[in-house]
Order: sequence, then C-alpha cells, then structure tokens
Amino acid sequence: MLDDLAQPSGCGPLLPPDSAHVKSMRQQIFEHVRAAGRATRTDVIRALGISAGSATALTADLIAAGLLREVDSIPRETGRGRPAVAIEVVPQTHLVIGIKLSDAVHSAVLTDFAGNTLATASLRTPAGPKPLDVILTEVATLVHDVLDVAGKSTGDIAAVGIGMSGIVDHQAGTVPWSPLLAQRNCDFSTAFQTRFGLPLYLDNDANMLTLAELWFGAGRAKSDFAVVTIEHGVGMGLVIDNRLYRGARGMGLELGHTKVQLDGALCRCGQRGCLEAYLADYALAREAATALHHQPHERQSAHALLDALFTQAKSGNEAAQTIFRRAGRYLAVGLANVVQLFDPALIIISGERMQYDYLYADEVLSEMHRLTLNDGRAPCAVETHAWGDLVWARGATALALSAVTDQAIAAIS
Amino acid sequence: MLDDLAQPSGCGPLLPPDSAHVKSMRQQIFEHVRAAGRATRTDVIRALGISAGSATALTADLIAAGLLREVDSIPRETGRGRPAVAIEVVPQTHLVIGIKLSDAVHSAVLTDFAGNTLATASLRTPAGPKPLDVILTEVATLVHDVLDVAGKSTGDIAAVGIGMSGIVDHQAGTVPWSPLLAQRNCDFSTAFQTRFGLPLYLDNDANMLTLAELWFGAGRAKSDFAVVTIEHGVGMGLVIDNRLYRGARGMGLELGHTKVQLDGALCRCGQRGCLEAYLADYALAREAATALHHQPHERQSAHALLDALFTQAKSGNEAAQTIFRRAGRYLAVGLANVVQLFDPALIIISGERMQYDYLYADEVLSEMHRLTLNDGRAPCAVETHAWGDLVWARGATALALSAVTDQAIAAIS
DNA sequence: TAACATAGTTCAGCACCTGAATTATAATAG
DNA sequence: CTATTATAATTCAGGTGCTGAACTATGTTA
Repeated sequence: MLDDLAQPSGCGPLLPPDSAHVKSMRQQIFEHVRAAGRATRTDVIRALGISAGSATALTADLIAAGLLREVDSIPRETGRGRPAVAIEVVPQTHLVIGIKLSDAVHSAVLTDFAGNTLATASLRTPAGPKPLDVILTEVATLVHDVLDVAGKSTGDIAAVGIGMSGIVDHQAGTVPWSPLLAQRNCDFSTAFQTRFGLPLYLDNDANMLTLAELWFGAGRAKSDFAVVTIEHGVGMGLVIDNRLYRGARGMGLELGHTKVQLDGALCRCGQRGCLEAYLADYALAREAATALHHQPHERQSAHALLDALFTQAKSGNEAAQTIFRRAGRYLAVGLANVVQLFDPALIIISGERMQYDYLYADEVLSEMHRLTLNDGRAPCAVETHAWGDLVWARGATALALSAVTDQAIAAIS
Repeated sequence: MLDDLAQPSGCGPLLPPDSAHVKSMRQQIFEHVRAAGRATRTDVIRALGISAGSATALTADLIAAGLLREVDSIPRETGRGRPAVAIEVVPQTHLVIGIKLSDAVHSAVLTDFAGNTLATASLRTPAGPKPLDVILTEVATLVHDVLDVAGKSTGDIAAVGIGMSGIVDHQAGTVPWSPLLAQRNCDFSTAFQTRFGLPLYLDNDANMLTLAELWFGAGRAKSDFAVVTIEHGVGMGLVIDNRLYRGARGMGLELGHTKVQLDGALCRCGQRGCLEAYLADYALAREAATALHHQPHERQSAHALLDALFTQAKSGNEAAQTIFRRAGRYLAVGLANVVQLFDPALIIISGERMQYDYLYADEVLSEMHRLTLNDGRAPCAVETHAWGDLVWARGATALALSAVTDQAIAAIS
C-alpha cells in the first residue's frame, strides 16, 4: 500500500481533558458566595471576571430559586457611592449528614447548605469486622441521633456522605475491602440507599480528611496540596488544581506503604520496609514493650502502651526517646518523598497522634527540609492540625454538599 | 459583637478549578482530527458528543481558515449510505522546531502542524557548563541545519520548543540552574526571542519526555500516567487528566532524589539514600571500578566503564552482576513508591540505559508488583521504551505545537 | 427502480454572556 | 440645600455557540 493511502497515525492526546468539572456561571457564583460566607455582586464580578449584567441576572436566578438571599439586617459598609448589598447562602434549603465509620467510634455531623454544623453525634461500637447490616444499623442510630438533636427528620436530608478506612470505590459506591466489614466486595451504596432512601456518597477516610482541609481548613486557599495522616496506618490525600485527586485505578494513595528501606521493618501488610512499619501505632507499640521492660505476657492496649512510652520519653528514658526519634526521622523521609514527587504548595499533617510531639517537632520539619532539594526556592510549607475526631465526618459532609450543590443548581434552568 | 453580625467564614475551596484548559469546540474538533490522523464529521460527532449541525459549521470554519481539509484522494469505506468524507490537518500551515539540549549532543526536529517529522539534526558539543550566548549559537547551528535539510527558512517557523536538564521555570521561561549553563537565573526565553525573533517554549527534559509519550507514544490513550527516565539522573514526569502536571512550585518531579534508604549511598546532590545514588550511571560506575579490579588511576569515561561492566556481567562475572541486580531492586522500589503515591494507569520507563537489560528484566517488574498493594485489582501496567535520542526533541515539538495550535484556533473567530 | 441507510446541510431558536446606557443611592463640596 | 462625584446595580440590544428537527445528498440492497 502506498504511503499516501495509509491512514496517518496522528499525534496528540487521544482523550480530551475531563471537562465534567466545568461549572456553570450560576454555580461558580453560588460557590463563591458560599466560600466567602457573604459577598456583594461587585465582589462576584471581580472574583469571577464576569460582567455586571451577568451578575445581576444570575444572582436573581439563584435568589428566585431560593438558594441565595440578600442580607439586609447587616449595617452596610460606609463609603461613597451606592452601598453594596451582600448576598449569602440560604442555609436551610438543603441539609446533609456526614459520617465517619471507624474501628471504635463512629461519628456524624449534620450540616446545612452554608456549611454550618447543626448537630453532631458519636457512637462507641465493638471493634472488628462486622456484617454490612450491623454497620448499617449503627449508621441508622447515628443518623437518628443527629436528626434528634437538631429536631429534623430523614425527609429533611438531601444526601449522606460516608468515609471509612479500607479500599473504597468512590465511583461505584462499593467497598472491595475494609477492616470494618466482614464481607469483601460489599455493595455498600446500594444497600444504604434501599434502607434509607437517601443518596449516598462514599469514599475512603484519607480522602474525607483531605476534603475537610479543602472545604474548611488550611487547604482552602491552595490549589495543590497533600494531606498526611498518621493513625493506625499512614494515609494520604492529594488535591490537584483545587480538586481531590483519586488516582487512575481508584486505589488510595498509600503513603504508608511506600518503601523507605529495602528489607526493612515488617509491616502489617506483610511486606518489609513500608513507612507505616516505622510510624504507625503498632510499630511504636512493638518496640515500646522492649523499652518499658514489659514481659511478653503483659498485654495491654496499644494506646495505653504508647501513652506509657511517651511519659517515659518525656521523663528522660533514652530507650523510649529513640523510638520516637526514629519514627520522627522516618516521617521526615516520607514527607520529603512526597515533596520530591509532587512538589505541593503545602503539606498538612493531621491526626490523633498529634499529641506525641516528638513526631511533630521542629526537628522533624528541618530534617524534612534537609532531605529535599530546594534550589533557592521557598521550601514546601508544612502545617500540623490537631483537629478533633469530627474532622472526618465534616469532610464527609463536604462530599455530600458538593454533590447536592451540583444537583440543586442544575435544577434551576 | 453579636453572632449574626459577624461575617460568616464560609466553606468550600476559595479558588475555582483552573478553567484555562477548557478548549473551544473548534479546537476540540481540530485536536481530535489531528489525534486520529483522519476523521469524518460523524467520527467527530460521536467522539465529542456534539450535534451534526455544529460539526458541519465548525469544520467549515476550520477548513475556511485553512487548518483542515477534506481528503478526497482516498478510496472511501464501502458500506450502505452516503460515503463519509474524511477530514485531515493541513500539515504545512504551521511548522515548529523542537530542540533537546544536553551535555554532549544537542538534537533538533522540524515538525509540521500534523505532527510529521520533516527533518532532524544533531550537534556534538563539548560538555560542561557554557555561557548563554555559546548555547544560543549552538541552537542557531541546529536551527539552520534542520531548516536546511527541509528547505525552509526561519520565517516559516511558528515557534520553537526547547527541553533541557536542570531547574527550568516553564512559565517564566527562565533557567534558575542548569548543568549546561555557566550562569544562574538565566533569562533564556528573552535572550532567545531577541536573537531569533521566534516564540520560545521552554521546559525541563523530563517534562519533554513525558510530552513525547503523551503526544506520540503509549501515553496517548491514558489519562493518568507517569514517565520515568534513567540517564545521568533519574527523572519523572506526570500526566494527570491528560495534562502535564508541573507541580505547585515549578520544581521538577525529582524521583531520583526520593529517599529509599536512611543514611544510604551518597548522591551527587550531597545527600544520602537518594534513589539516584543506586541507579544513575555514576552510581554504577563507582562500583564498577571495584568489580573490574581497576586501579584508581585507570580513568575512563563512565560510558565505557558501564559497557565493560555489562559485558562482564553477561559473561558471568558475579561481582558485576550484583551491581546491576542491586540497581534493579532499587528501581523496583522507586517504581513501587510511584505506584503507591499516584496510582497511575501506566508507568513508562524510558531512557538510553535500556540496553542494560538487567534493569528492565521481568525480575524487576515482578519485584515492583510484589512491593505494591494490589488488593485484587489489575496491577499498574509498565512499559519500557527504547526510543532514540530524538524523543526528547519530539517532545519539545509537542510543547511548541500545542501553544501554536491554541493561537491558530483563537485567531479564527 | 423503490426502499433503505448513512452522511452531511440548513436554519430557527435557545442559553449564556458582554457592553453600553441607565438608574439607584450614598458621601462630599460649594 | 443642591450639585457633584463615586460606587452599585439594572436593563437591554446584540453576539456567540450550540442544539434539534427538517431536509438534502449519495451510496447499497431488495
């Protein structure tokens, strides 16, 4: 076949960039007002670069739809010219519930459309994997509790967001595996929706935490950042271009199982040298027994063990100190690797373990900076957040809120 | 101050997702046709989900502007119904040159608007850092050479893309540091444009390679993938949502300087335990001297040393084999870490070093898969590419092509 | 030769945004 | 107290970009 008869192969990406996230001007206006708390039409014009005519027309639509309202009870700013009228979200139009399921304590938050927390609830549960319907019953108790506190009913709720540890398929709403569930490949979303009749948005816990930072925390003003959490394991979430990055295969971003040492310490995943095997609670606990001169038969909870270890370290026990110090060095390595691979604007470290300040000392931070190439630029910023247990559930509300917002605005025109 | 008088803090991301990459329908059509090589209007309709009316009108615009044309010399596909008319890019409308600057050999590629390579050129140069005007003179020689081969002149060129190693600020067109340049903080782009009168698009070499895979290689059909290259150093590029990810601070994605061992081997960056310190040519070379029983005074080039080492390993020298085997294991660790942190759909390994098949053996691949959590899903695909030296320069043409395309289409309406 | 199948065109119309002119509402200067 | 000025918001004609339905074009098949 001659050359000019052959089909040319072409060049360039075969797939166009995902344009699903291109939002209508109405939605951009709404989200800007919600993000600012309150904004005048002129604020909107400047922030979004639209014309004055559009601002009037589109805010009128949103006000007519009942999603926004003018604020007139507020004393207006003084100055020359016609005073600006502030616009705000009508909070009560849509309510969502965010839930964090974990090993020992579940928690739930009821949030209005403006992002205000209306009620919270938590529930102690026996640890270990359970059948799906047991988990759903626990969820039912939580939902009932938060609704009760706020004096609302299920019918008032627009959607529910749930975050849980394990392998979670956000898109499909299924849970291939979770330490909380006795069964594998669980169709969580369908089961939930048939039981509660409410839309459910499901994701893994690290993504929930990341969403919490993006919606309510230090990540709000950053377009690219990473969130690292140290709990039972070491998790990570990533925001790229102001959106949560979920990976191509829907696997979590498993910072805890990156290797920091060939043939290193044994991890609970069965491999060796995982970061988690130097940082997670079980990793510290197994060395703690040695440092505290416990006998193998003296069993106690990892939590109690770590607290004892921390007390010892603080009072000068060198063996105890080296345990924390080594963990801190490995944390620095893990963070440095994230910086080298992603070049984020900010890393947020979040988690219960915040109390063990050895892990969050300036020493760790400067070690991290030492381990990264900087070439004269400002080093990557690092923040640590000691938020309460409810962050996770709040992140889950953000997941539900964004979905409900999409629908509410699409329903206007 | 009362609570209802306080400005609410609001919630949600403060910055909207970057919408600069939202392309006009005209551009999407053009890029689809170029990506497919040839496409009928009906292909476009199906691929982009637009109406038939739009396809007619917009292709007519593009044809009128001289960017596309109908193909009539081709025998049409047989079948029922009116035969479809294929559309293709008019190749000669805009030409670009892509250039890769490196230590010993520069290379250049002249490409037409359809992505066809019209001419190539390369230039041996003395190694080591040089003043900017020396580099620009070398560039001038290259440009002259490719134009000469194709019988074109500078006036025919729409833009130039250049890739070089070092710290390159793509946005500003500056080079804070490069092993090729004697001076720091070099305003490369301005100097180039005043000398040649042509628009220049500059980026680091790893990004060029990644663009080459996105435009011409295995990455064309993937929306999220990583490219890893092993040369003097270990570089990485990342494509997220079909676009090159450049990081928040414009630093490269330095896979080579992620730490795989606390207090490990000494890296040329001055730190210890960098992946590069186990994989790069200098890392192999310094152990090669030992394995080959060379005396310290027997100096030879790293390249010759490695070739000798490879021959020895092939012929059964165990010391030589362990050098490659260890490098292979560390490569597996590095790749596994990328998989755990990014969850890409594909990793492409590319580089000259392809010849040392120890590094690309199935053994390395299976070691990598062993080092990643998979949870029953398909493991991350890995491909190795032994492309010639011109890949880099072709990637640079892609950089220039995409910019020229943006402008050409924006100029229509 | 009629019936069909597929490709492509034409055009009225809608959604969405801009830009200019206009109105609204305040502080300030004379 | 009125004119001036500054800022905010509205109104509306008009352009752009797309859709959807009716229509035309051009081949194969029965």
